[in-house]
Amino acid sequence: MLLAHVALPVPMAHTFSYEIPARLAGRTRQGARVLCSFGSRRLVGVVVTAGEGEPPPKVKALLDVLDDEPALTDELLAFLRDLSAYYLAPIGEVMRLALPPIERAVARALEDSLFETKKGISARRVQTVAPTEKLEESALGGQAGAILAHVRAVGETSLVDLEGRWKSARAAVKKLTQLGLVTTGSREVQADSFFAAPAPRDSPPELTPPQAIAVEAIATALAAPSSGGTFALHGVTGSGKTEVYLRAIVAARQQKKGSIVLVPEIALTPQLVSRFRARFGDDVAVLHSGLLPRERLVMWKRLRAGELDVAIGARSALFAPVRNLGLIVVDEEHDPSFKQEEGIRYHARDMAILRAHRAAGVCILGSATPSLETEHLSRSGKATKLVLPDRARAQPMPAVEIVDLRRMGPGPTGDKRISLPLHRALEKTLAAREQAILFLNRRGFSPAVRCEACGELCSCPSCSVALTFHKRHGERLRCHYCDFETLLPDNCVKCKSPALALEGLGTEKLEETLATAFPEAKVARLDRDVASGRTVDAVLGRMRAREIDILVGTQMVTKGHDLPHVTLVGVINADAALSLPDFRAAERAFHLLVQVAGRAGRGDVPGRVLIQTYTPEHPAIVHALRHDVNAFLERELVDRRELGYPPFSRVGLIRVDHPDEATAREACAMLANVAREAAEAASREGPGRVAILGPAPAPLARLRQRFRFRVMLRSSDRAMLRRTLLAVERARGQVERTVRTAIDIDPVQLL
DNA sequence: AGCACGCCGACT
DNA sequence: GTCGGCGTGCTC
Repeated sequence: MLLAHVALPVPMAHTFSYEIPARLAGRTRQGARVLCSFGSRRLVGVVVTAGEGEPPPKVKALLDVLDDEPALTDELLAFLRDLSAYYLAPIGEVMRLALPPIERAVARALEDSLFETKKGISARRVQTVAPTEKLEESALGGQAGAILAHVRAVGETSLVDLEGRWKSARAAVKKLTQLGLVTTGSREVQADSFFAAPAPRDSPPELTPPQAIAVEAIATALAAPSSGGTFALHGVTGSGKTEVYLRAIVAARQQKKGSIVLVPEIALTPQLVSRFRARFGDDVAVLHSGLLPRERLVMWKRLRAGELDVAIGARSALFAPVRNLGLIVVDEEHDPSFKQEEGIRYHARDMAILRAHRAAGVCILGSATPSLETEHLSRSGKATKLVLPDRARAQPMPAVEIVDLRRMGPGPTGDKRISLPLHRALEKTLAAREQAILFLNRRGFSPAVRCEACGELCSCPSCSVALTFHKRHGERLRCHYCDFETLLPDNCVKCKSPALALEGLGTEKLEETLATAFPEAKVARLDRDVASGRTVDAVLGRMRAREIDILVGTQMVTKGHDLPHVTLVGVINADAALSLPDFRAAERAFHLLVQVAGRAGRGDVPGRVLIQTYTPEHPAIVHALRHDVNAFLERELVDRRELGYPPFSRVGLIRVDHPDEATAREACAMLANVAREAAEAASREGPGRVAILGPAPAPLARLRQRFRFRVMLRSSDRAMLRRTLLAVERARGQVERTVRTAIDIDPVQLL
């Protein structure tokens, strides 16, 4: 019988076999999308293989074939199969990552079975929900309460988004509207700003000698008969990495090959895009989250047809259907946003290496502060290091100073975290009519509320993490992990004592303290509580217009664009980033310090950076102080190797050994997500000890005992865990579980 | 993941 | 009497 093995978008590891009816025999090819009857549903799947074979006991026939030319090329199909095998992710869901939004005609043919796409394609306006200043009279339970907390946390959001998160969001929003707690409205889906203005063409600048060497090496690799290779491009901001990317794309074109450029989420700015458009005109597909399904489909089709040969986008652009793929660039490869943490978990940097490798293409990993993984690739000979040492535009490095909080007392505010040196530096900056940025990685007023009588911390009932006190919006305690919210209680929940103390310093309090201490200065705050999405640019705009003297903020302040009048950058507490429960804490802190330091001083005005810390001897601080990236990498690699952390660890999984291989495979596939979470946490806390963060269903308690470890869960994983538990339970006595040290991915294994 | 089937509680 | 909650099992 002629059979098609089809990957369907269901969370199951295997493909499903369908009979190919004679009328579809010619068009049913590998990579083509097909319409299948599946249970009572109709689904669109992808043909993974097709051919003569033994039919399974139950076979249905394919209903239709959607493509004359297969939607997925052999190259993309093979890559997706590799990705699925590597991450133990269901093949059908992986395929879906690379499929275009379904055309209107097809959607109609599918009737109401694909409501998602119908909804998406017709949405020109979206309904929005925004919080009001009004406070509820009594605590709201259930979905209404959760939705209210969410809307307050993220600001104006779309109803569609809320419906995706909560089943009866529409009803709850109606109720909240009646109570006056939220308002609803609608807005145009934002138009594509990237192509609003025509970009003036530029002419390629002269290359610096190091740039020329880098371009030469990449072009040679692209042109070689058995081409390919991975390059680690190491260069500070302003050293001209982008010019190397542009030349590499040109070199790929000369070989009739297409390119993909991956950038971190926040880096996909009009400035960056116009840089590419200036060189290549409008022959560039910009894939971003603001694209309507219709526009996304147009981009997808033009790439698939070979009309466009360059795709730029965040993480998901990795799956762009670029023809004859020859080059993948990962810019700012150390950025954590390349790691997809929800749904199908993958690391776009690692997968970029894999896809380029399998396509016999070139992968460029660019960064000023390379990840340990990339550095390890270079050192083990699996990537070629290219260094751009010169700053194309010579800028003086800012003077970085340490404020040792063990020795330095508080300034006039009396708050230890605004030390005397920092206070004086702020005074000086203000006197010179310059601007300051203060970085503090904790939003809210106080990160913890403690009972002074019994020592109990107010913590989240479902996440057991400390609740943060927010002063604005009515003195509330909020969980920064799950958005749980409650009013500040009058008494300790445990001992009923009224002696509750606000501990620690958040951006909200810092802003307030500074506003009092410097009444003549304009102090503003930039964090997720005051700025959602587009409003970040508004705050940065006010900063550029010098309407703000001191800007206090979280991570967000490190990512902004040019702020030429900032001459002082203060890091309030470098130890906060260093003590995060994450084996990458030192690495992230180092990136952060180098990045934030880069904010100070531009052009002729020398900048000044003050880093406040209790651990001035920490390598991340010492090396950030000297701008010495290589020394930091060297040191951190040694530590990682000793501890067996990535990039030296092997991929580990919760292994299920079972005499029946199919059962074992199924259990493994189901465990994959949990394994990944457990793995990360295990690497932080040591094998076998993983924290529970998140509401735990009753079966979890049993799982904990049986596996002798605890699992960190996000709500979406709970259903899967329940199933897993069942599968394990069923095979009780025959299943042997081994929990190896299960950690991150080692990209070295891919090559 | 959906979706059907099925079995128990509070409403017209 | 039935509407609707979610537990259980299945999908070529």
